[in-house]
Formats: sequence, C-alpha cells, structure tokens
Amino acid sequence: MTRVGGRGTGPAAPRSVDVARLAGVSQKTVSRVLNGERYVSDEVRRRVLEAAEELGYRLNNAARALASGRTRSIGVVTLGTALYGPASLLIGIERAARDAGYALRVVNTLEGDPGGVVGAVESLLEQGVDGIVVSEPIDEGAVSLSVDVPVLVLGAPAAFGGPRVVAAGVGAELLARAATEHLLDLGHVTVHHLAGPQRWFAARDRLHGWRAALTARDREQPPVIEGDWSAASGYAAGRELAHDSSLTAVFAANDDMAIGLIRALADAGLRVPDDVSVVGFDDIPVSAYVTPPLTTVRQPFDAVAHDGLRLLVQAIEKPDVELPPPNDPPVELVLRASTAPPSPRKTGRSTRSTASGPRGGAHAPPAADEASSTD
Amino acid sequence: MTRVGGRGTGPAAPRSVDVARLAGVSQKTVSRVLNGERYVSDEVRRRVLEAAEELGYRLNNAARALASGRTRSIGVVTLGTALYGPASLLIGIERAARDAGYALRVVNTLEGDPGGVVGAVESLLEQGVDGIVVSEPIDEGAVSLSVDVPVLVLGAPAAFGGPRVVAAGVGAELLARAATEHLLDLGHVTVHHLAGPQRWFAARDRLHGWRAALTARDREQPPVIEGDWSAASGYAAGRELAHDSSLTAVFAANDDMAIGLIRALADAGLRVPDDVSVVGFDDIPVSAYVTPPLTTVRQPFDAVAHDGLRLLVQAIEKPDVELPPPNDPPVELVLRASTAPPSPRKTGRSTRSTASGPRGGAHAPPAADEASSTD
DNA sequence: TTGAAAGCGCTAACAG
DNA sequence: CTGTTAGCGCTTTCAA
Repeated sequence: MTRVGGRGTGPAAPRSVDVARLAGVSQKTVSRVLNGERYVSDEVRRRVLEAAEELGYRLNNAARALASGRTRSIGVVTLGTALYGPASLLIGIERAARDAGYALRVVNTLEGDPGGVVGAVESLLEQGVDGIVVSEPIDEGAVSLSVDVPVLVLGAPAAFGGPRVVAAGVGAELLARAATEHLLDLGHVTVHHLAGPQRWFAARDRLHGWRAALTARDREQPPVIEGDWSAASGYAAGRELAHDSSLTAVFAANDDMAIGLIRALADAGLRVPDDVSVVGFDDIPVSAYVTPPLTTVRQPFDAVAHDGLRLLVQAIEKPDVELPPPNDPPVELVLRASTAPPSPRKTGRSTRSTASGPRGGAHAPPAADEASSTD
Repeated sequence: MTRVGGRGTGPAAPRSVDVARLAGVSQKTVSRVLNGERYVSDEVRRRVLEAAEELGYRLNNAARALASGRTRSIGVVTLGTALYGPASLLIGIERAARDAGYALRVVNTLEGDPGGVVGAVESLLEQGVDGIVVSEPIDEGAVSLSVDVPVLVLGAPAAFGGPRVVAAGVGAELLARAATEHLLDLGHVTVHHLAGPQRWFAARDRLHGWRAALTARDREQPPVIEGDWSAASGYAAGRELAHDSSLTAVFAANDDMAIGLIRALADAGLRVPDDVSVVGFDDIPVSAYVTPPLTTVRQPFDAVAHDGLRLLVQAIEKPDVELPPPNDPPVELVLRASTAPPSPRKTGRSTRSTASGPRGGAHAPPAADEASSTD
C-alpha cells in the first residue's frame, strides 16, 4: 500500500516556516535547501530534509512563482487531434520538458478556430509559463507573437514573427525528398503526390520535399491531390488516381492516407506494388502489418522534441547566449513491401503482372523491415 | 497581422493597481470586474474593462492562486504513449476541462516506472492543481491516494483507494461483451480472445466483457492469448492461433492487434472473414480501410471525458453535494467486413471457401459502414 | 455598490 | 555559511 501525501484532510498544509521551526533554522535556509543552493552545511541540509519529510511538506508553487517571477513550466499549443504525428510530438515534448525540470501546460486549438494559436498563447501566458511551444501549427495568416517569453515553433519554420520566436523544423522536407527519391531510384519515371491539407505547414513541407526531388532530376510533376490526412481522403484520392494511366508511384503525405489509397487502388483492380508503388509518411505502428506492409519514412519525434526543447530552455534561462542552430534530424526510410520497380510495361495494368517485386511482394514477413539511414 | 500581448520587452507588466488607477477605482473593484462578481455598476465595469484593454493587462495567475488557494487547473496523469485510446481521451479531457474553465497540467508516466502514478500525482500536487485525472492507468498494486484534492480515475474503477477518489469506467466491459455477442450471434460456437496486457485495467475490462458474453451463453472459453496492444504482438498471436483448428472467431482487445492478427492469419493461408472472423476494439481511423475493413467497437472517448470531468469539477466546487452516478456510455458496434457467419464446415479451412460473407466480403466499399447502437 | 487593510507562502536582496 | 527584511500581485475580510 503506497500512500501519497501524509496529512489527512483536516489540518492546513505545512509551510516552509513550519519546516524551519522543526529543523531549528530560518525559513530562508529551508528555501536554500529545497532549491539546492550552495552554502548549506550538510548537517543543516539533513535536518531540513528530515523535518520536511516528517511534516509531509510540499512546496507551494504559486508562492514560489509569485516571488520569483518564474513558473518553471512550459506551455504547449497543439492541435486537438489523435493523429499520430502531433500526439507523438506532444509525448516527446512532455518528456523533454520534464527532463529539463519544467512542468507542462497544454492547450489544444480546435482546427478551424479563428485566431486559434493567438488565443491559446494568450491563455497560456495568463496561466503563467516561462516559455511556449507551438507544435505543428496550421497556417492562420501572418501572426506575430509579441510576447515576453520565448516561443519555440515546431514544424513551421518562419510561421510566426516575434522577437523571441525560435523555429525548429522537423526535417519533414528532407524526409519527403528521401521518400520520393526512393521511388525514383527504383526506376519510376515520376512520382505522384497525395498531399496533406495545405493549411498545415507540415503538409507543405512534404510537398516541397517531393517537388525538390522531382526538380533535381528534371522529372515532370503530376498534379497534386490534396487529402485531409484521413484514410477516407486517401481512399477518395485513390479512386481518382486509378484512372490516371501514367500512375506508377505515389508518395502519400502520411500513412493513413497511404492506407486508404492502397485500398482504393485494390478496389480498382490495381495491385500494390506490382502496378503501383506507394510510400507513406510517419511509420505508424500498424504500417508494417497492413497489406502490403507499407514502405514509409519515420519521423524522429523524440529527437525533434528534445532538440527543440533544449533551444527553448536555453532561451529561457540564458537569454543572452546565441542559440545554436538545430541539427538536422536523421532521415530514416523504412523499406517494406509497398514499393517495387515499375512493371516492365509501364502502362501495363491490363496484364496484371504476376511476378512480385524484388522483395517478395506483399507477403514479406513484417519482421523483415530494413531501415536505411540516409545521413 | 494579429498581435498578441501589447507591451514590448521593456516595461514591467501592468498590474491590477495600474488598471485601477487608470479607471479611477480601487484595486478591489478591478478584481471584482475581472472575476465577474456582482455588485459592480455597469459604468464602472465598462471603465475597468477599457482600462485593462488599454494597458494590455493580463491577470497574474500565480498571485491569484496564492491569495485564493485555488489554481483553476486540473492535472492529468496519463501514459506516455501515442496509442489511440489514451491519446483520444487526453484530447477529450483537455476540451472538457477548458469548457469548465480549468487549465490543464499534464504528466506522463513511463510504463514500467515504479510508483509511476504516485510520483506523478505528487508532482502535480506540487505544481498546484485543484483536481487530478488519472487516465487509464495500469495496475501498480494497491495504491491509496490520500490527497487533499479530488481525483478522478478514468477506466480503472476501484483501482485506487482514497477519501476523495471518484472512479468512472469507460464502458469497455459492455463494449467487449457486445463485440463478443456479435460473433456469437453470427453463429460462431465460441470466440477466442486476443487480450491486451493484463496489467492494464483497460485490458482486463475487455477480458471480463468477453468472458461474460461467453458465460451467459454457456460457451466454452478458449485459452486467452495476451498481446501488448501492438500490431506486432497481434501478428505473433495470429501465428499461434492459426494452428488452432477450432478457431473461427476472434475478439481482439484493440484494432492494432486485430490488424496484426489478420495479417498473420492471411500469411498462414486463412481468410478473414471466410475462415475466421475478427472483431477489433477502438475504431481507429484506418480500420475502415485495411483489408478486410475491420468490424470493431467504438469507444465514446469524448462522452467519457466529458462526464468524468463533470464529476470532478463538481467534487472540486461543491465537495458536499452527493455525486451523481456516471451514466453508462453508449455501445456502438461498427459492422464492417471482417466478420461473417462461420463457414459451413466449421473446420473447413482445408477447402478454402470461395463464397464471401453475406456483406460482400473484403471489398465492401468502406462507405458502407453500418453502425448499430445497442442501447 | 465600493474601498482599505491584511495577508497568501515564498524568494530576493542585503547583512552578518 | 546563515538570518533579516521586504515585497511579488492578487483575494479576502471587514467597513463604509
């Protein structure tokens, strides 16, 4: 039986003076010990800690914040969605914040809410935070964040203006480029793109990466189809694309859409990867187990969150020191069975090829994932 | 160009006295206006609001909390995982909390962390919260939460002891029962269960629901296989189950495992739903688009979060009023193509049945979801 | 309907 | 190494 707290419901919570009295020292000394300051004899430190333990003393954060002007907490503005990307980022941010000694305050912006980020930031400021993370925002027009605390924008470089705004990409553009290049390397003449909603910076980054890959090799850019991240929108896109006789390879901006897309292609009689190769984005947990297992790129959410928070914390604690440039996150392409070289007759859907791709086709054991790191 | 904040970096933030001075009233009156108290003339209210606006005044929450003893924020203890369930619940909680006028503090417990919940609660208490939500915890042995604030435990009825602990189920047991009954109704003699990790209360609820359904109809209970929620573990389970000649129907404790399971069955030459029917749990967004589209039960996360928070807020604000019993969330079974009556020869996997299930087999258009509400 | 005074529990300076 | 003295910016009495 583990117990939390020590005191019952009755008596008032002990304060630091109570601890001081019990330990036979001044209140200030208690404060010193609890804040890990130097210049406290081991003997005194021990006594204070003991007294605090005995009383079940718990620091009052409100008082501390009021007196010091610092709250030791960081606010996060994120989208209220269970999408794998944003959710994973939030987890990474929480972890990194806690490691750095900061608590987390979270506010979700509802998509479509006008002035969403601005309102959310405003509310965080009122709650009291030392810094703010804006995670993978969507475009709301030019927004300037003239706030007193540093702001880290994750996944939307240059989305916000402001004196203390620091942006960190998530490397999505590089990843998208790698995904596209993978398809080109397999021999596809060009690659279609099933994009995310273009109000999201995250979606634009991927579009740009795709475009960059094609441009670099002088390939034609097929018209882009825009989805809304959902498998349903991927399915709808797949129904359209199935009519396109030039279609041999698609880069989808996330795995959910890729899965919907593949299903639509299958329903239209096109086989993946025999007729069409598909690459997803995110490496969601099920992607290795759908049919066929999905080739995708993994986003390094933890690394991004960790690096980003390091910047933010430095901006909070050492405002004068120049911020180091964020390091580019690694590109990790996860090769599975949804991609293969184009079939011999490029428009050869009429004769369904019976030979599988080089990696064994759709039924390669999921365990056989290869991951190729490109930097 | 929207601007947040008004003041630059230089001058100190305006305080309520500044507003009072500008409006020509006392500080207390400013406080009254800002807290929406009565007994303020409209004229004065207007002047105060105007002055606040002009100065770009922002309430100082730390000072308010210190003086009032209330923080107007709620702490959430959740698992650091991007699993669909916990992530969706968190979103629901955030929304409900905000609607009720509370901010959110979030702490993740890392699975395997000893004393995870206790430590997390401790840290929230230190940060200052008026109430705590423990969301879908895992079993850590008997834990008593003797804290001064009310605690809402979501998805683990009776998991924690304590004076002000209120528990609210998420209805998982009923849902699991409905899922199992659906398979029995189709004519399956019994139903196997691919369970979640039994340290999770959420997993146990589903197990109990499955068991209850079988017991009620006097059916044999096949041995339970335990996964870890991941599609990978579902795949592993599927390899085992494929050898079981009595297998005709499986209820998986979440969709991810169901998807891995289906893939393993397919790899073993078993067809879903022709040879084996599979029901998942959660209705994750891709479940309608995998092959075959997954029959599953949807968890009413929003309703659960909303109802739970209503209880918590009441416990915070009116500690003396008796709490109303939580209402049972609705059961929503989403019928897709992964379930069908058992094939005529129950052990008839040798002759792969060529006829599809009654709803058109694997290729039913995803749009054709039927949802059946069972209460 | 409004105002004046007195803290909330801590940290920041400055002494010793 | 330790203690003293002031506040931090609000809300809470209580009085007008």
